[in-house]
Amino acid sequence: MRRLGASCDWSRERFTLDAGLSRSVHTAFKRFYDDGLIVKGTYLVNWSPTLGTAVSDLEVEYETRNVSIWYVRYPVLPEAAGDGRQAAGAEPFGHAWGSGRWAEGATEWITVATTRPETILGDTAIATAHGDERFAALLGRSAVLPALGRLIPIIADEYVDKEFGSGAVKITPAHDKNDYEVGKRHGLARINILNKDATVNAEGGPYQGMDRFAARKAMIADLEKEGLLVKTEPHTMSVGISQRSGEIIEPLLSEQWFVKMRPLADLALASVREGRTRIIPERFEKVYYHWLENIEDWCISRQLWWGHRIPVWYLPDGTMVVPGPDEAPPEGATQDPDVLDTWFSSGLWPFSTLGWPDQTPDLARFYPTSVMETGYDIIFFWVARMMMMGCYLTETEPFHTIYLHGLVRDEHGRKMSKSYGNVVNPLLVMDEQSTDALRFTLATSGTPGQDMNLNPQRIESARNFANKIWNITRFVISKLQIGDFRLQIEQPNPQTKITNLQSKITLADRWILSRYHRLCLDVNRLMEGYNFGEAGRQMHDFLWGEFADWYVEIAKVQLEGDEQRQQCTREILYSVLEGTLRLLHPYIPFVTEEVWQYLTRVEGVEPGPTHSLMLADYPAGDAALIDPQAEADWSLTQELIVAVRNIRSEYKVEPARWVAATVVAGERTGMLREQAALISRLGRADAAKLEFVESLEVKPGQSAAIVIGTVEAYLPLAGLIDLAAERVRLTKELEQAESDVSRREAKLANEGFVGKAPANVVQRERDGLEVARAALAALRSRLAEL
RNA sequence: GGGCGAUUAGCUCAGUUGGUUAGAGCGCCACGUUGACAUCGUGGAGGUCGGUGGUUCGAACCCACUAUCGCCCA
Repeated sequence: MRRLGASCDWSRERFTLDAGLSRSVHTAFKRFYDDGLIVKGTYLVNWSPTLGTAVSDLEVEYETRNVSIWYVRYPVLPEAAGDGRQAAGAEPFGHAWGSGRWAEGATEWITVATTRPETILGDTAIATAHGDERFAALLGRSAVLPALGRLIPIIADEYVDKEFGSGAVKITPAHDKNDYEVGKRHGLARINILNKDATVNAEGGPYQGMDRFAARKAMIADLEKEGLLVKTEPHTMSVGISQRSGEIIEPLLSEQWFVKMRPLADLALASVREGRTRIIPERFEKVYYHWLENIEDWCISRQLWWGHRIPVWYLPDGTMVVPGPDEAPPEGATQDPDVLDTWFSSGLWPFSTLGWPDQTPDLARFYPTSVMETGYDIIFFWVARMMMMGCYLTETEPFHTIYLHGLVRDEHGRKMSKSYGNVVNPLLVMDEQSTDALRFTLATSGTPGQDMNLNPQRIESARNFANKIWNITRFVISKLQIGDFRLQIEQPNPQTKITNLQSKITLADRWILSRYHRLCLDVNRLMEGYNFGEAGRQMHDFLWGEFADWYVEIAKVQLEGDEQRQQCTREILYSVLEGTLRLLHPYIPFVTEEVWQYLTRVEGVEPGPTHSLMLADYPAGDAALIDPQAEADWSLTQELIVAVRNIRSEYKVEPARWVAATVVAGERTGMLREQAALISRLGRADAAKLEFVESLEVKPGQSAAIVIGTVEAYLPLAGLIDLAAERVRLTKELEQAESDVSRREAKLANEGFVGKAPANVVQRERDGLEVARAALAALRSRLAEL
């Protein structure tokens, strides 16, 4: 963050385990506990055996894996099986498990399909689908559990899919979430067969002490030996993996602390539904709603050695005591050994960092906060939790806007990961290409909420842009003079001075000012809509494509004019650049600050501590200075210059050779003639041989022709012109002009268009047609002449 | 199974709530002069906007279906 130049108030840096924040955590826990929202209970949780802790639903990732499904048959006792054999025993048919004769004498069977044979040890029922005739005769009877001989009921439940497997499933309520629900419906016992390290416990009889996977192997071997294994099939299923350890999650019955989510989720839902908090981009609202609508209670206890200890104490007799954060726990009481999920303290972040629960001045001033900006991948982990906890504990939304950005991926869209070796280290990038380059790239490479493929070439061109800013400023500074207006930076808007030189302002000056103000307005509008990428791209295009490529070149010419023209040019160079640096500062903070300091430095005066771009106002732009006429006129001038350059290039005119040109421009003649100096210099047309006429009777013979709408120009290029090539070139242009004219004519002949399109659109088409027709006529006559 | 996103130039991406001749950077071709810049300049080539159908005077943009890739949730 520091390397990125983030303007944080670092004095407020906090860690959730700091004393103040720990007090917030304790307070929040106490509030929830007292309100009955935090409870302790025995539930099936996601257990990470090697970490030895429960994890939340969100910390489990699901992977589709190819596994096996085993079909196992269980002996079924006759109808009236209550008689004397009810007591579970390991030798239901008089033979010990492992003898190979365990089920000898059984006459009826029920086959179940399972992907986890070792959990047979914890089975307490077999379930079939309602109305499945295959099993109708067995319902209500008892099956004999392999290995242990326990009698378990055969039941019918809605959960069972009769198409799946054998149509009958074993029910292990203590080791499967669905089975847990079935067990609840039928009042089945929950037999936990595993220790916390996932080895089989005493409930597992002969398998006790084996790891869960070793027990599976042993069980399969034994089932086979006993003739109970019907078949094995390949199967694909979704397996829960612990995000932190990568091992398979074990659903395990254990005593944990939970937060009841329904009341909290409803608050967070209402905030967004009722518009008190807005999510940008809007489509993520749906994701947020769906998660909160279907949320389950949150397991907040972890069996880890670090974290906030659960603020609950037990008296020697087991009585639970939850003292407040400022109260001492009772003498002789012991604290709960578990710690809280880190997201519990993180959820309090927006206000715990400001001193909550105390009504501190910081809390009063900065809370609720404004915009929460983060990646969409932590909507559930963090954003939703901040919303829930904020709404409940502070009775207000922690922020009015949630702005979500996409994830940064590698240049081909792959997730960055160490095993791929495609991780881009931002610190290295900053070392190599500069922080400015990285920031500009990240800020302008994408659109809100969309993943971004980070292309190294793009970082390089961002670095080049920073270099360009440096060089542009170097140029502008070199043209300023001691005693110039730049010495008066205290003046809020130096640009206002330009009005004093109104009489000396040129078309190009008006053009660049108009473009600059348009840019300011656009940038502000885009930022208000959180379109930061587009805003940055527009600044880049303006500064490089318009200011540097054109106005700087124009300025070189204007600075050869009289003193007033020079002064006016300097003021525009200065004010437009200075304003653009301010616009760009959030994107390219270091170079813009450095360069701005030089640009605005007062000779002989030590800059004060407030002389910083960071503290300068952000330009708002002034719609009154937008000048459409100047933009249109300059655009034509520019087109003419580009056309001249194009002809030079096509005819391979040596760069050092200045060409003659006759511009025939009708009513635009006066305007263009005023631009003669610029057209001459930028098009490398000999000023002495550059003429502007309204019309021309006899067109020059050995010359290349330019046609831009109603304006024509002729470049006599004696010795270079190849009439055949010129015909080919103009024919190509003629074809384009013809299609342009016919396209516009067709449009205007369409009654639907003329009748229904907005007037300005129709007018634009009419104007365009007029210009296109003029161009077409000019091209035709030129071709006829040739 | 439910939901979301993407598909536009060789590559990476824009396209501001339907009105252009669809843009940028990089790459490519040609040429480089001028005291800001070769991390550069000038000119150029390159796209039937994944497909089909529809709405509309008008569709890259709206609707339906569809293909491919990716993500989230179950």
